[in-house]
Amino acid sequence: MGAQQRRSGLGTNQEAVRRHNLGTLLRHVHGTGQMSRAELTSLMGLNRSTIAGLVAELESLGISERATPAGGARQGAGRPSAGVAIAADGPCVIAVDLGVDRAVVARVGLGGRVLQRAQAPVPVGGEAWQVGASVAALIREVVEDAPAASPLVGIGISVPGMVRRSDGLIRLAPNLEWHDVSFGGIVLAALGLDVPVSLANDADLGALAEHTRGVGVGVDDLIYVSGQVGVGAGVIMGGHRLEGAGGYAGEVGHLRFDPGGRPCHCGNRGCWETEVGAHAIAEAIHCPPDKVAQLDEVLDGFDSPSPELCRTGTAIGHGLASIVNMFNPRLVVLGGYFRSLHQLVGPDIQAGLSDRALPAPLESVRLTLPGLGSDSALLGAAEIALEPLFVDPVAALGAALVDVRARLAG
Amino acid sequence: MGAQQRRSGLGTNQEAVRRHNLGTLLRHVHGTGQMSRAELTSLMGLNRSTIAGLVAELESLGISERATPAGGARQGAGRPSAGVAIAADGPCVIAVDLGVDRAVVARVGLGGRVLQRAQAPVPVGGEAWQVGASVAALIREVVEDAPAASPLVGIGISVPGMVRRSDGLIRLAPNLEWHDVSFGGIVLAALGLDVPVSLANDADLGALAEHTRGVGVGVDDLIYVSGQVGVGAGVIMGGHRLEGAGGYAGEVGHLRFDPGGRPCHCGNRGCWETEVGAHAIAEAIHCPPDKVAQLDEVLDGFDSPSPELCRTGTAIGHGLASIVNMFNPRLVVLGGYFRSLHQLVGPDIQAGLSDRALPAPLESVRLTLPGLGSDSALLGAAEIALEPLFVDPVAALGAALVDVRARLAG
DNA sequence: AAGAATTTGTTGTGCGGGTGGACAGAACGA
DNA sequence: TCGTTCTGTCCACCCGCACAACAAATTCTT
Repeated sequence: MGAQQRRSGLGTNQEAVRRHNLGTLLRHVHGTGQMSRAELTSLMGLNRSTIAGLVAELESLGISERATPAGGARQGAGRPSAGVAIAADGPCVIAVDLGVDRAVVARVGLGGRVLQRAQAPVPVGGEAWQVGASVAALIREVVEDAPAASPLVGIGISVPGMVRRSDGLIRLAPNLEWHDVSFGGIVLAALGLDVPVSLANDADLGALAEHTRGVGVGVDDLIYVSGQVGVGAGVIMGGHRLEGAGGYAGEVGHLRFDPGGRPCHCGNRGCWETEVGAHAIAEAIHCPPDKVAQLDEVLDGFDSPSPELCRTGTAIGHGLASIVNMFNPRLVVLGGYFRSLHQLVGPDIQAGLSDRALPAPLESVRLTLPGLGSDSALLGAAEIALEPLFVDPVAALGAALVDVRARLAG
Repeated sequence: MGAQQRRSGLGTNQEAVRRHNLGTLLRHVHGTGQMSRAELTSLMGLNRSTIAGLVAELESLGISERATPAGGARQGAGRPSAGVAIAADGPCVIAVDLGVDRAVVARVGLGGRVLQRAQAPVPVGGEAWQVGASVAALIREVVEDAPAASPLVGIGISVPGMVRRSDGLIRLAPNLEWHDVSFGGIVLAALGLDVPVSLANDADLGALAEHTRGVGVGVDDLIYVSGQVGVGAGVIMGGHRLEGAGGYAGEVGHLRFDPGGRPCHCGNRGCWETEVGAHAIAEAIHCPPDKVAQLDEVLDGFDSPSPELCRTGTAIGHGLASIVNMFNPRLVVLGGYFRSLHQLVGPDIQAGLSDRALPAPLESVRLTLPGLGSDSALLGAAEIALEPLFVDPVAALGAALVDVRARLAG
């Protein structure tokens, strides 16, 4: 019975049961990287023997391996429970975090372990195929030392823009100046491979990663607000990603903020982004326009907030109030350059929020920094690429690519 | 494998499979009121024999009964499929739509059939126990002719205010002037019964009802924007209700709209509600303040829009643009007095929306009137009360109350 | 009008998968 | 050292769905 997926009105046959249980078990192990069989039985509410059978299948698939029980976790008498750990040569994915000025690529295994990483600057105003080639080069670099036994399940790409859910088309990435780019196809073509590629918005993936292994573990209603150059948000409600009809949910940057405000590139006036976006902040702190993409580093150079920045903090808080009223999250995670801003004007942000949010949603919400630092989007990209494994481990592994290094070399 | 519920990381055993399949089958029949076994097999992807077994169980529970196949639906050769219809004496619920000036109570069966209904005015500024007594009287009226065999599964109550998800406490109902009222308990006490009671916000229930049997059938991402006295929204995303951490999600009335605008009762300035709320509109059309609760009727009396109303329509559209940007719904349903307004200034609303929303979310969204008229919230209340039947029909029926009429009389 | 074709209901059998009990193994505590 | 406690393994068992064969009820074809 299900959990993760949202099937419409399908019935369940027993083969689906097996799939689901195997996937759920793997998801649990993935969440912590290592887990005892005893914990799994109580978490999943299944019989010891059933868990044993599932674990055996996972081992025979080469996904997990038997581990000695964690030494410190002993808590009483009884036979110690054998550990279930992610196999060293287990399946892995390629995660790509496409930023406005640099791309980070990593090979990531189950459990969210970054096995290898590489990065390179992205030329300003680069064509999609150029960026695709550069990303493909990074991918080659990153799979160089991959063990031949480790199958590649897929590629996940984080994009600073709006991505269509149905096919992963990049509809609009304003800061890359891309319209309707099929970046997944471009990367695959540059690699000469055919593996599943998933693309999603960076804020959405930040939310996903923070929910899975960051500050949002166990928090089923959270929002990740990301300041890159524009402002976006990733929303998780009831433990599920909020995607919307086309996949564009979370465009908080164009919330109406001040109808008399400055014109926004979207054509309106006084969007939230015109007050708290990177360009606005850069202007407020007299930062040169060519440094806007590195706004977080510039902000980290400040040791005390200027009055302008305090006003910006308040504006952030006021905008967050609208968001909190709309979504009633338990957690708001401030990513991107909002991380740096929070260090400087955290109290102003909080005060702006407290001042404008309704009492009921306000009482349960908490403002925090990302638990994964600047890797949120990257690890979120890994998560969507790994997702098929949790839906159906056998099928996902069947579709995976073995010995990627050789294939890329040849 | 699951669908409706969102269990955390539980495993599935076969008894859960049976529960789920039985519940899902019932949900399908509930959706249309009548359905052929052949349709059920293809919809649920299960074997003919399995469906036959499930249907037999449903019949033995007294929930469904065999029906002659619908005459017109024949489409080709082959033996006609026997129908599965909701039993006449099947389980039912009490639905309560608590408005700011009147309460509507109905006995509703599966399939959304309103079997009996009654309504009464609610005194302005009435205490919760007074309103509770009046609702209890309506409930007695409505179960008067209920067949003894028909078990009462529960009571669902639609509330014009913020309802805490965990326990159904009414945190704040501004137009009833209630704070922290346990209205469910009050009604049960007045009835001297003990049945499951569910409470939820009226806009949330409007969204639910429109999704189940209104204009939103088959649309998994929709928003029901309701103008009662304040403005609220119910959100369904990915086929699931958006509730938020406390259950307060969808408070769109207090979106920041114009920071230089009029003061709002929430303490801020220029909330959307101060522009498009009932009080603002009443003022714009010079409607006497004591008629605000019947604003829809007043508006229905207009046959052409005044310039003030056109401006209001534009403001509604502008606010909807923020909502559409945030949620990316496929459908926006205009409920409450927005229904009447849409008749008058529909083009202005649409123009305001088109003018301010981002292209990507705009291209897939559609603005409509409710398919259930003013009964959306009432039928939504019935839906949440019926919900346990779809999760576990056997258990829900076991907990249901038989021969309610006799119990209420005694 | 009668037989063929088609689709569905019914029945019995088989299989997959989770359950539960019995037993053995491994640590802890007295 | 021995009892306690908890876990892993193996077994028979039950439950629920799938599948195949047959019967029933229509429509289509000739």
